[in-house]
Amino acid sequence: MLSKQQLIEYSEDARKNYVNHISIDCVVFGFHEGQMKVLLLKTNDEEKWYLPGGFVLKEEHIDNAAVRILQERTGLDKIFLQQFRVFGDPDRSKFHNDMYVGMLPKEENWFSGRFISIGYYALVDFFDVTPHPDQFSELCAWRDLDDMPEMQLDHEKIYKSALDALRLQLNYQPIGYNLMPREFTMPELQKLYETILGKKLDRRNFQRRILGFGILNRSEEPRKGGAHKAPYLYSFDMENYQNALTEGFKGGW
Amino acid sequence: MLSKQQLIEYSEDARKNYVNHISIDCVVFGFHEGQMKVLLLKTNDEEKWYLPGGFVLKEEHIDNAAVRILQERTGLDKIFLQQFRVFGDPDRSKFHNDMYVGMLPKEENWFSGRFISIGYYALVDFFDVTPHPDQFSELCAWRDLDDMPEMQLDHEKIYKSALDALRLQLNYQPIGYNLMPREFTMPELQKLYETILGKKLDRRNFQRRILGFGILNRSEEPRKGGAHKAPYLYSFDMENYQNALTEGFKGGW
DNA sequence: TTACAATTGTGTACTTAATACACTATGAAA
DNA sequence: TTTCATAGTGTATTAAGTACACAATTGTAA
Repeated sequence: MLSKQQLIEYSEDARKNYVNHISIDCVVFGFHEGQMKVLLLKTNDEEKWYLPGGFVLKEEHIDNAAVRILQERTGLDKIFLQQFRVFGDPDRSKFHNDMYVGMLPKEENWFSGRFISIGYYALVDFFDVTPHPDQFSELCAWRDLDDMPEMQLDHEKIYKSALDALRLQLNYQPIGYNLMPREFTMPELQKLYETILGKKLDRRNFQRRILGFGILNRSEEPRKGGAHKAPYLYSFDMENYQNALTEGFKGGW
Repeated sequence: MLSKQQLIEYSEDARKNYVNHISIDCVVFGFHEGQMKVLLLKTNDEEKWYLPGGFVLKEEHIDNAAVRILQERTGLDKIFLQQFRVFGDPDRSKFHNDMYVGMLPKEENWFSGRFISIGYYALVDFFDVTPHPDQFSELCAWRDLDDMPEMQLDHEKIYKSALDALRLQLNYQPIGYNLMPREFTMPELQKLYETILGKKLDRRNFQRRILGFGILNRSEEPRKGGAHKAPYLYSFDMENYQNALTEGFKGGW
């Protein structure tokens, strides 16, 4: 939470630089040790967590705003981002209103107004991310998707909606390049799909289907040193992957 | 185009009532005589057409804003609406800037600022619509999807994006209830799918597939009086239709 | 060193969905 | 009554999805 002085400074600065009434919220998905993770922030004085977010500069494309915001939180400079929905309930910013009400007159307080938030989800490589807290938070950290904490505002609704969008995307686009390391095994990729979908898949059928997409290359050398039978290593065939991204998988109609 | 006096009044009013920097653009699809149609507006002094749109009241949910805007243009009060994407290029409102620049000082001119537009598409029954021009237009009319005129701003991009979203929806949700009359023949419904998709489908396979969804009821009586063999009439089974809307069709994964 | 547990790799039969394609039926108009 | 346009229906083939079982490898514990 900001002090009065900080709020004054932040508000002045924001009014000068950002488009009013618009915010951006990002759901950053990462994958590590067989677990789907989401990047969250937390202040010390509040129990609840919130999604990385921010505002749009006056002359900035909204997509670039999302990239900029995530660069600040993750240190990454190439980020796979997808706009998925707008959250425009007039009451959704009540939290900030309550928190900072009285500290400053309404006209001077950036947070007093209504914000319509554009939701983006991002898929990132867990190991490439260095979480950086923002000005309001002391903590920026990964949380397991199946052990999410209580969230501020409507952020629970937002990340659930992002997950729905991601699940839908799984049906007509390849996924994984942005979430997996360069080389990975088939069971690891399967685990990614399973955590996104929240259900188990059959190993044999998964392998046939994913190979059928033609977006994987199998390396000659299996991964050694594991405790069990050495699995093959795969990597994405970027040409086919990119092609599948634009073309989509199954026609449907 | 507004006169200076009108611009002054409009700007004052808008500033008082609407959320700044946010607009809504709607792509209204209708279906008539085997043609997919889009509802468009045009001023007399401009050659280019534009999409029905408007702004969000200060305490209004964005979805309700879209409904309100479309009620004004179509007279309908139940409208199937779907948010599909946000258009946030900082240059996208240049048109209005140019048009009204100099008429009023920037701070007083509602249209001088940047607008981030939320795109909705609507599916409506052609016969239920009574097109009403808005304050800026003299004409509100249906245009054939395959004979669209030149559009203002980025509105061509917007309706194309809406069509993409609609095509995608075809793959996992039923479509037609909002576009077809209560009773219709199988060839008519097929024509709807064909115009949305922009390609021909096989009659026999179409029928099998659509019946397989279990959302149609066939009436006993065929339609009489046509010039050829009397076709059966179908209507949507609303219980199954609603169910399919929420459940979706094919799992994919 | 050998048996065991955990994990990986692979194949086959069955069912369901998608595609391709052709004939019969009806009703109006010539 | 013949012809033309349109509607209704079925079947064979191919592709995709699902269900399921056994053999191979590697480290660990007996």
